[in-house]
Amino acid sequence: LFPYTTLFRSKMKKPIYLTIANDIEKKIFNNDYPKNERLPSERNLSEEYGVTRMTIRNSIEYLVSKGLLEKRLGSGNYVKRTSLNLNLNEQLSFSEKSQFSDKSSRTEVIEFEKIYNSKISKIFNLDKDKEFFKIKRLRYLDEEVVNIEITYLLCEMFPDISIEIMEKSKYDYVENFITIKESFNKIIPIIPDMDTQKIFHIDSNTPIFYKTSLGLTTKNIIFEYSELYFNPKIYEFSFISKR
Amino acid sequence: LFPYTTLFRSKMKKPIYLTIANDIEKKIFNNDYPKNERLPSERNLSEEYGVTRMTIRNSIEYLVSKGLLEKRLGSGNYVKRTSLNLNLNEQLSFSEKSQFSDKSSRTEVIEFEKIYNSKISKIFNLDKDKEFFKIKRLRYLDEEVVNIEITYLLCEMFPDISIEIMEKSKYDYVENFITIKESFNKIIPIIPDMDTQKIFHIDSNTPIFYKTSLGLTTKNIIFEYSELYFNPKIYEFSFISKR
DNA sequence: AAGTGGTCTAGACCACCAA
DNA sequence: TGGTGGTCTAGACCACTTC
Repeated sequence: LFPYTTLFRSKMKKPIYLTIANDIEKKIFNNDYPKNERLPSERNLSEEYGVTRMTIRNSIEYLVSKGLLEKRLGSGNYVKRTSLNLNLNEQLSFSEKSQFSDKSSRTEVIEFEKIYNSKISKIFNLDKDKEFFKIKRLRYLDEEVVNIEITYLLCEMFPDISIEIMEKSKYDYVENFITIKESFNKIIPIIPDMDTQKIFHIDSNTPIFYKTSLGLTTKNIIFEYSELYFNPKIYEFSFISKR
Repeated sequence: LFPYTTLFRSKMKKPIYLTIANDIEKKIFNNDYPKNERLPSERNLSEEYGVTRMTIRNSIEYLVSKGLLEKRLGSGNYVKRTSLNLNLNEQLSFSEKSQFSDKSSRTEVIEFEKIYNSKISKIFNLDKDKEFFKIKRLRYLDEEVVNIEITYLLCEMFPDISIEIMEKSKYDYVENFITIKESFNKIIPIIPDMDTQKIFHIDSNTPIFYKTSLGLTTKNIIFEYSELYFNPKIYEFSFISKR
């Protein structure tokens, strides 16, 4: 029997507010709700979807936290014009994000291998003999590398992963098997190594952001560890603090 | 007449959930609610405060976003053990934050001057002839400088500011005059200049975080612009993304 | 003045956690 | 199994923005 069966797709039904949020998201993508314009009012949406205003407010809060909407008191909820600036409040993966950009995007897998590594095993809280996929990807936007990602996934958890899959959306694939609960991220500034300098066309005097990320399922199982290097010419970290 | 009268203390009453949140905050500080332990349940709190559970949930969500509480599904809401790691989800000022630390903290003002500066005027969207306070402060924790802050405030907005005030809490003072709505922050990695290197006891090979922050009142008036340099030996940026 | 989001009430059922 | 947080209903009044 597959050892991770218990953690696949928790029995928790998808809440209505998330279903609605995803629907609104789709409409934003399709330009049914154009950028910079007002959404229907919360009262209208609640009528349209046949739910209470509280539920709609939940959907909207979710989309605000995702960085897709913006609230204006007394005026309405607005579709945010998306920028390429990476916002720490947002939890959009690269492929999701680039749907909202007009520029062409793609992902290139430049390394794909099975490894044993005691350091990685330790991070996953597993025995040393476990095998991992190590996948190094370059994310392009308009023919420029915007970030470099190294992902570690446990082989037995995602046995049929492939280069083709990883050149599409990692999370689309991963979410067929598990439900993501949260990820723990840490960001530090580093001096890029030679490889990274070459890829980003920068020198050693240009510090860059380096992010590590530990992904957890709803059952609190670690399903991925990843490292990200950001192109300083493209990304900046901006965020809004309320109150 | 004072020119900013209209924006002082908007008529909006402080909502109940915020009053309750501040009360809970106080209890956490006084160790009435010890770190790492469970808060009373939402139902008990709603009874205690004589409000509905929805209102309590609002208070708790606010404290979670401030980084003071942590939710555990099916178990309860817990007081987070605070660390010195700067969390991007948190909006705690230094003096607030250091209350939760056992170490001794203080703020030293090392520059305090009135300036005219066209660049700063531009940032505030004001005429060039406006005068600003430029205040450079060092924040100490256990006799170590944890960050360097340069704050710009419009003189006519905060006429009676002083070194003494700035060695206490900036926001405590500022909030006597205005109500803070939000701040726009941007963080980039930089190579520290000589001054900063000396203060932090680091060399030019150690990149650091540099944050700029633009503070807005509830009337969307810019009330401060500040620059922050973080000591890399103490701070790291970590955050949790949900779903 | 009309419409909007912000807050709040008083309930309810569910899945999850610990005992 | 009992208590917890997560979600949801069906209302209500408020301050704020827009006209």
